[in-house]
Amino acid sequence: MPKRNSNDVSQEPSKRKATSIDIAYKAGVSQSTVSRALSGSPLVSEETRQRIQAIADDMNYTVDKNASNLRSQSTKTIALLLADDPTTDDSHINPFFLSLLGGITHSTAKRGFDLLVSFQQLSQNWLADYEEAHRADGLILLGYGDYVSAKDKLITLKNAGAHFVLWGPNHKELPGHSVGCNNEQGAFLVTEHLLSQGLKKLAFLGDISPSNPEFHTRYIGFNQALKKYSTSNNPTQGLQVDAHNTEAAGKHAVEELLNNHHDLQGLVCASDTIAFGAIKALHSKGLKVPKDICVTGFDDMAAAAYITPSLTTIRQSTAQAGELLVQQLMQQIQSTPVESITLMPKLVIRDSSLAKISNTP
Amino acid sequence: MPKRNSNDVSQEPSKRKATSIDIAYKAGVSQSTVSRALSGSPLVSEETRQRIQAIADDMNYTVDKNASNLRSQSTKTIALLLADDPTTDDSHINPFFLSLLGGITHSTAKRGFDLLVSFQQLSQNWLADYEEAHRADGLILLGYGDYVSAKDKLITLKNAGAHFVLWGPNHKELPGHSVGCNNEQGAFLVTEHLLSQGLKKLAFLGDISPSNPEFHTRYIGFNQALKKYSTSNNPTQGLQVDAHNTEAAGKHAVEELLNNHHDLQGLVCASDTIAFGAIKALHSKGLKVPKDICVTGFDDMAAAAYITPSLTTIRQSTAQAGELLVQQLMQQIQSTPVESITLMPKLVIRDSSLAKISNTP
DNA sequence: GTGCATTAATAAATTCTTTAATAAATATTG
DNA sequence: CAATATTTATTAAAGAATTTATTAATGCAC
Repeated sequence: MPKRNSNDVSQEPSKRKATSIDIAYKAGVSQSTVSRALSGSPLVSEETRQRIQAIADDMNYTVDKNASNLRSQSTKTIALLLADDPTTDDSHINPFFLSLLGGITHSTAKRGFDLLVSFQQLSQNWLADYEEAHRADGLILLGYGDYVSAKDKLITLKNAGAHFVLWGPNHKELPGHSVGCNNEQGAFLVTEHLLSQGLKKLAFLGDISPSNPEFHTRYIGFNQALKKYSTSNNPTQGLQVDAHNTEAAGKHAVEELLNNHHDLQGLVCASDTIAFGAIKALHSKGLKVPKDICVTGFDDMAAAAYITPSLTTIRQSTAQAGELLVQQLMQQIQSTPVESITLMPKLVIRDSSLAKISNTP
Repeated sequence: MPKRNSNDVSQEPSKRKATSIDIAYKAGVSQSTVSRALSGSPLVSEETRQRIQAIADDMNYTVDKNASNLRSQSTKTIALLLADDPTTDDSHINPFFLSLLGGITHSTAKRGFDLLVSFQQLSQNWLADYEEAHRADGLILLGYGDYVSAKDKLITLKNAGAHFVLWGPNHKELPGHSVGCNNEQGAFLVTEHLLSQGLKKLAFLGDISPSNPEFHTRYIGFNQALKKYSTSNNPTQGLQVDAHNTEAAGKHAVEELLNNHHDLQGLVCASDTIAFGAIKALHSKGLKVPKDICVTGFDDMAAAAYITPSLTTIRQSTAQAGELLVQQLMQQIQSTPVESITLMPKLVIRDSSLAKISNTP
C-alpha cells in the first residue's frame, strides 16, 4: 500500500500542492512531526526541525489554512461588517469608515490576523454568517450604532457568545462593548469655540432622531455649550435642522434655515460632509465664510483641510480608533475582561470658524 | 457506541456549535442528506429538504466554512492585497485605492464571495500566503503596477498557477492580466482642455520615474497634447517637476517651479492629491486659481468637488473598475480566457481650469 | 554494569466537519 | 415482476493538529 501522495509528487511537482505528508515522506518522519516542527513545538528536536523546515521551504510548502483552522477550531481572522448606509447617496461608503478601515487593517495585520470585509444590510441575518460559521474569531461592527434597529441583532450575537466590538457611542441599552468618540464633548468643544468668539445665535445641522445616536449626542453637546455661555442679559440662541450625512442634506438644511433666520452667526454641522454642503449653499447665496457666518464640521476628513475656507472640525483619530477596536476584540477573544472605551476628540481650528479674522477673500 | 455529538447537545445547547450530525440525528436522516439538503442538491426531496432546513434554522446551525472549504477545496474568498506605499505620508492608504475597495467589496459580495483585505510590503514574500495556503481562490493586487520591483513576484505567482488581476497599466513586461485606466488618454484630455483655451506654457507635476508607471504614462499623454497643439509660430511649452503622490510634494513642486517660471499658465497634476497641495501653495504665494494660473488633477477624489476652486480632473469610476477587476478574476478562476481591460477616463471640468471665466473670488 | 524509572523524541491513531462517490433501499412504472 | 427512478445511507477523503502509544536514551541505585 504505497503512500499515494508521495508518489504523485514525482510526476508533476508544480501541479499539485504539497501536503505535510509529502514533507514527512521526504524527511523520513511522520506527518505529526512535520506539523509540530513547523509550528515550533518544543516536542521536536531542533535538529529535525531545521531539516524539516529546509525540506518544506524547498518544496514550497504552506500550511493549508482550512485544514489547520478546522482542526484547531480557530481562524486567525476577524470580520469587519460595514452597515450599508441607505441614507448616504449611491452605494458610497461613509468616508469616515473607509478611513477607519485603514487603521483596522494595519492593526489586524500587526497581530497576524486576516481581515474579512463585508457589507451587510442592517436587516439581513448576518449573525450566522461569521463567527458561527467559523469564518472569523470576532467581529468589528461599523455603523450599527443605531440601537433602535440593531439592538435585537446584537442581543442575539451576545447570546450566541460571539466576540464583537461596536464602533459608536457606548449606550447602556446596547449589549456588548464599544469603542467610540465622545461625541458630546466634541460638539461641546466646537460650539464653545464659536461662542467664545462672541457668537450668540447658532444652528445645529444634523438628524437628531434616535435612529442616529451619534448625531443626537452631538446635539446634546451643542446645547450644553449654549447653556454654559448664556447669560440673562445676553442669552444664546440655538436652532436645529435635520440633515442626513450627505452634502445634499447640508445644502438643503442651509436653504431652509436662511429663509427664516437672516441673523444666524454660526452653523455647527454634525459631520464634515454636511458642512461641505452647507458651505456650498452659503457661497451660492453670496454669503462668505467665515466673514458672514461661521461653519464647523465633525470628523476631520481629509477634504476638511483642502476646502476653502479650510474647515474647523473635530478630529477623531482613525488610526487610534482602529487600533483600539482591534485591541478590544483580541482581548475578548482571549477572554480577558474588557471595558468600553471613549476616545477624547480634538478640536482642530481652521479658517471656517474664525469670526474676528475674516480672512476669506 | 452512542453518537457522541447527539448526546452532548442536550447538555449545553448554546455552548457547543451544532454540526450537521446533530441536525441529522434530530431529523432522523443521515448526515449526508443534511449536507445535500442544505446545499440545495436535487438529490434530496423537497419535503425532507424543508424539514431539515427548519431544524437547522431552529438549532441555529451554519455550515462550518473551514470544513466545507477543506472538503471542496475552494474558499469562495478573494484576497485584496494593497501595496503599502512607502511614498505616501504616514501609513495612510492611497485614497483612490480606498475608493476602489468600495467597488470591489460590493462586486465580490454580489457573487457570494468574501473579501480578505491585507497590506503587504512589496518586499515581503506574500506569494505563499494566500492562494497557496488555500485562503483565497484569487488575488486582486492594488499598487503593484511598479513592474520594475514587482515583476519577479508576479512571475512567481503566474508560475504557481495563481489567479490574480492587477490594477494598473497593462504593461507588456508584466505577466498576468490587468484592469486599468487609460492614463495616457486621461492626461491627454485634461491637457488638451487647457490648451484649447489658449494656454501655451504648462507644467506637469508628478514623479515620472519608471517605478511609477502610471504617472509616467500620464506624462506621455501630457506631451502628446502639447505636441498636437504646438504650431511653428506659436509653440507650446511643457515643463515637468517630480512629485510623489502627496500634498506636500505638490506644494514643493510649485515652489520649485515658480522660482524660475513666472509665466506659467497651467499645472497638470498627476493626481488630485498633488493638485490640492499645488493649489494651496499657489494661494499662499498670492496667485489666484484659475485667474492667474489653471490647475488640473487626476482621479476625481471626493474632495475634488469640495475644494475652492473646485478641481477639474479625470474621473476613474471606481465602482466600474472594482466590478471589472472582480469580473476578470472570476473568469480566471473559472478558467475562462480573459483579456486585459483598459477603461476610458472621463474629463470632469470644474472651476480650477477655466482660464477665461475667472470666477474665483 | 545490570535493572528500573524517567525523560525525550518520534510514530500512530484519532479528530475536526463537511462533501462526494458509491452503495443500498425504497418507490414507481410498464 | 422486472426495470427504472428516486431517495437515503455508508464510506471515504480533504490536510493539519492533537492525543495517545511507542521506542530510545539517560539517570540513578544497588
